[in-house]
Amino acid sequence: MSSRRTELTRAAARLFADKGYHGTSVGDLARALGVQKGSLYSHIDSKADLLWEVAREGAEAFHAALDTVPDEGPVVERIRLALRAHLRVVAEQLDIATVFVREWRYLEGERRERYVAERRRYEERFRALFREGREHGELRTDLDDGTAALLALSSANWAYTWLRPGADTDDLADRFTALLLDGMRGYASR
Amino acid sequence: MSSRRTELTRAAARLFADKGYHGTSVGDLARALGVQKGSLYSHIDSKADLLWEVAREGAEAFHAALDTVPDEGPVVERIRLALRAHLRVVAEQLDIATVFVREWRYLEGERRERYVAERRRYEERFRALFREGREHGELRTDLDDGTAALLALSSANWAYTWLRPGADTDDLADRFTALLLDGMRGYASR
DNA sequence: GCTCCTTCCGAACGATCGTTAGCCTCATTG
DNA sequence: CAATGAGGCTAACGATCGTTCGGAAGGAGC
Repeated sequence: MSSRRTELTRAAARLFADKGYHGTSVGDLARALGVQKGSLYSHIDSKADLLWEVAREGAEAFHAALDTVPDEGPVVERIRLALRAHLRVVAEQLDIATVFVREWRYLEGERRERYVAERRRYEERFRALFREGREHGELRTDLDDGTAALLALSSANWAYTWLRPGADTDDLADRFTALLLDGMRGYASR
Repeated sequence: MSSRRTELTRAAARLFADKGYHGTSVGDLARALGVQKGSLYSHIDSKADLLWEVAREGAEAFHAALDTVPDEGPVVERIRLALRAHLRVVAEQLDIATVFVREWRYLEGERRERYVAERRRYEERFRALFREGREHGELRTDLDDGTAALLALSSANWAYTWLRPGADTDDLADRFTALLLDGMRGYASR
């Protein structure tokens, strides 16, 4: 892919994250590249292509991050690493993550379906960790693992709204993990 | 406020939540009321008025819900009630909650600032519970209450994406609370 | 019966939307 | 040096955007 095309995708990610997909005009994108809007169509067929591309990049980044988490070892540790991986992507590619989490819904037709399937697959990988943890007894055996995964995923998916680039995401993820595992209650338990 | 005007606000909440503020045209709103688009301007001065109104209704609903939580009593219990209150609003007024959480950022000028201040105030009320809990020793004294509140607020703010009207939000809130307080770990602790 | 007020219509406004077209420039490549 | 192709330009397309306007229908209140 040509470097100009890459610049365009980057600008799209930034503007879609900032002003929303429908709030960003082709003219806005062109201005970001210092070019007339008609010129963009040397690189793309339509504005929708850019949304698709950014959403796809997001899916790739999050899946790739999750791929670095080992298949074996203590589940508790792997949950910590998964959360680290996720938050790192959010902080390092905030624009793309924002489109991945918030703007994807303006995808249309088959692309939307493919996105949804990919997104579901990502969350399912997350969910599997909690299920495995419960089955292996590392997490409480009476755990509602669906709710547990939902709580963890909520913190991950909401992060794009408050995480600033440059934050120590490993530390943040560890704090979240510690809270999720041991709770915040001061007394013994229950 | 006339009943027709109320219908319009309801339609705006539904469409803004469904298609986004910029993805919803005045023509869409008019069609929802079975009326020509020009006719809407008997009720409003601009499309932006509707966004402002829905966002304001959301702020009111969430604050009112939080008002039902007592000022005294065990903090742990009040956290549970606050989460219940929040999730109930999301489920019962999903469109308004969606605009409150996601579409508010298309507010402009002074309205945007007022919204942000109100939103901050809401989250601050939430945060105060965790701070108080730590100070009174109900929550662990070494608790990072900022992170704890962030985790709880993440689950609350993300709920609009998955909560369906009619869900048993009290039960859901209690499950979240139990997880937050006692954690999910199977072993003793740490 | 008359006036007022609310609500809507139909038509139009200028602006902006995403996209297309034809043409030009220039660096690369054979 | 000729040919090619990428990337840019200007101009324009039809569609749709949010908004305005004058007028009409119809019920409420005097």
